[in-house]
Amino acid sequence: MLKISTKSQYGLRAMVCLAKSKDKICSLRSISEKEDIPFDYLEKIISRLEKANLVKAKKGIQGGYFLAQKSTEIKVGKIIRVLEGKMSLVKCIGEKEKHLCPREKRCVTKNFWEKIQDTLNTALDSLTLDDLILPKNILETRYKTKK
Amino acid sequence: MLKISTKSQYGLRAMVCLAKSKDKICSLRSISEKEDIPFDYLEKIISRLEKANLVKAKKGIQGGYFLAQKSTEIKVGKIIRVLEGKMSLVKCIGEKEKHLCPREKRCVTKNFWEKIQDTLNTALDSLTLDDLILPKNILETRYKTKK
DNA sequence: CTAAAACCGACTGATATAGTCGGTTTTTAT
DNA sequence: ATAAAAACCGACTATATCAGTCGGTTTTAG
Repeated sequence: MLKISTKSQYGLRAMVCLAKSKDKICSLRSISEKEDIPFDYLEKIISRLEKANLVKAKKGIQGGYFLAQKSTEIKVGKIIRVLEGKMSLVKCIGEKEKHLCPREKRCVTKNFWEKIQDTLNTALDSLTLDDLILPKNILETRYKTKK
Repeated sequence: MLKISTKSQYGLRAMVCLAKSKDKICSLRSISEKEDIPFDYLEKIISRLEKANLVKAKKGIQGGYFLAQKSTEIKVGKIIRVLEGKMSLVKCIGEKEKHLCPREKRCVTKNFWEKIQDTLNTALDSLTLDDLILPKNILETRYKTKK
């Protein structure tokens, strides 16, 4: 059905939430409540984001998470790719030098899928977290021009 | 992991196979062999394509399938959407007037996902079956200009 | 009449998703 | 010092979808 996982959707919302809080540290509990994300699940999600160096944590009481980089420097595509795992629409592309499919040479569709994949990645990378917290009309024009 | 199902991949290859055969009727057996697609599975796939009026069948010996329209008139996106089922990347978009998510109004990411969805659909619709059977370099330029 | 084809519905095994749960460690406020 | 609030971690589960198989029926050309 070609769905973006809730993991990515939740993760992106959590990141936007952090971006909106600027430098103020946010506990998972507060994000979970503000964004209606199951707390336990959010823990798993944020842990992947942390390992990918997109957020940093402060432990202990009054602790929480904050962005590891400026919101203008975090492309949405980065977030999605981290959470979605290796994101190749079809298994025969992506792994650069590995020829996974014996039909590769004579396959007319491989080339097509590569184009689609590329288009998708470009679209996801065309906006940063910062763009998402701007008013809607600004988003529109940025998306158009950056592409 | 955001994968296009093998159903769509197989289905597209089968359609390309039919496009290449022009008006010559093709049995599933022959397509299955040429394209290395499990025969039984291919039956299910072609059945969906037939119900969607993308191919027509002739029963009995010497029977088979052929395109229901000209290959220049069948957009790849149509094929993929038929096989992939309703293709909305996130569940809260797509159903036009149904407001599925209580957070809809204040959700900053909904708008973003709609853009991505739109970009993807446009990309898939930018080429027809006929484009896919042309030499690679022609494909490149068509894809670029049509987008 | 028979073989080759389309057609159909039920079944299955594997994998991924979307969580949940129980517990440990770290830190700060009192 | 200690209790509470937070991050951190690994194991577990239920559900759904995918990818494919199987057994059988119907149609039609030769």
